Amino acid sequence: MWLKNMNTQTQSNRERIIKVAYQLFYTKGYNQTSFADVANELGISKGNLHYHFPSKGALLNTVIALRKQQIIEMFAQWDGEFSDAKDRLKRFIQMMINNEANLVRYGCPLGSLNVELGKDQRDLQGMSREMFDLYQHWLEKVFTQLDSKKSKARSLHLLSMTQGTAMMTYIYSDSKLLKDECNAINEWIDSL
Amino acid sequence: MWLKNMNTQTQSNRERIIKVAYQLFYTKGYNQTSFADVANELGISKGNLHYHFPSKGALLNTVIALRKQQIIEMFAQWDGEFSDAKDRLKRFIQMMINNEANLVRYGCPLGSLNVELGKDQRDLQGMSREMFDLYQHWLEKVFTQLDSKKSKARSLHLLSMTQGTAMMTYIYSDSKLLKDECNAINEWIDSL
DNA sequence: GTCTATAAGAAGATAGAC
DNA sequence: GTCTATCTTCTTATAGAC
Repeated sequence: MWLKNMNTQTQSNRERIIKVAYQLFYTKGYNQTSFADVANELGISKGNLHYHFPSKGALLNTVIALRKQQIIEMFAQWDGEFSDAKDRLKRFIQMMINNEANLVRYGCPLGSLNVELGKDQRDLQGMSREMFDLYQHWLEKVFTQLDSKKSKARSLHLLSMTQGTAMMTYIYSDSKLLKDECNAINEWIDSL
Repeated sequence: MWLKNMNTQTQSNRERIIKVAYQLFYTKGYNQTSFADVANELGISKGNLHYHFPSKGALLNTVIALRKQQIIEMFAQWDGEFSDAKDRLKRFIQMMINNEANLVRYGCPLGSLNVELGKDQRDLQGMSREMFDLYQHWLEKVFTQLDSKKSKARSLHLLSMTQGTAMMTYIYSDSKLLKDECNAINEWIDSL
């Protein structure tokens, strides 16, 4: 654990770049974020940025890899906290509620990135869809605890509902809509 | 009717520009579409484009105005074809099925544009959200035929479901998912 | 590892000829 | 109305000094 930063008291510039890029890609969008934006935010030079990441695509790749790792760790923690399938599913919905402020202002970080990249950069979209796959597979696994035959269809249905909820919350900047839709989703989970 | 093109045998360049921009903003995204893209597609010069539309924002404005007009005409036609509330709602869902190929390849034209512009161009997002408002108001009016108290909440819920469906259909390029989710939405409409 | 300088190209937009 | 030419700024990326 402490091995990570053994040689430095604080984060390395490389780590800082990834974190700032992660944030800016989410809040401004990937195409609307330039190397200059990232460099200015950190107070470093663009040349330095190119030393750590030869291209913008390489930076996105690294950002997504970090995000995937965080998602995997999140599921591991949830699985440790809850064993009941419905409790696990509701923990997923609770994540949306907890993330209200960001959803209202910036939308779903997975969905918006995927839409942006899918338009004319299919290669990059493939990378971003892998984050979606992590959610889909975890949900399918959890739904299998309830009914293995319906698990895949239900996982896609739940993702569809959460994506729609995130989209509407974002478009209308409406946190009440978020809560109402999350309540409806939780009732659906209870009804299974 | 024929007055529109009284002086020309075919479309004017201005009309052609709007149509091509409409298409490219949808398929490539607004930020990823340049004046050069539009001009090349039509075989005209960039200077010509700037004669008709002084700025890119002005072009987007005109494209959205056209789109809003088409949406209004679509609702008028549906209202003429169906008087029953549930028939009208199902016509809305049928539109998604009819548009399968585009949804699979490019996603929802309203949702994706709104997400893109909302990231850091809130002024432009306002224009694009007006298209959403047209749908929301029409749906609320139709739901009022069933139950005036629940009409607004139901209109938002239906939009949420359709946005989620469009998003998942797009991300996984999955037309079967589109049909399954549309069937589920139609069942929900029947249950009201 | 980090900087400055610079290339090479694309973008939105303007000026002026036809 | 349409064109070519040009301007300015931004963007990704490279080269070379420290």
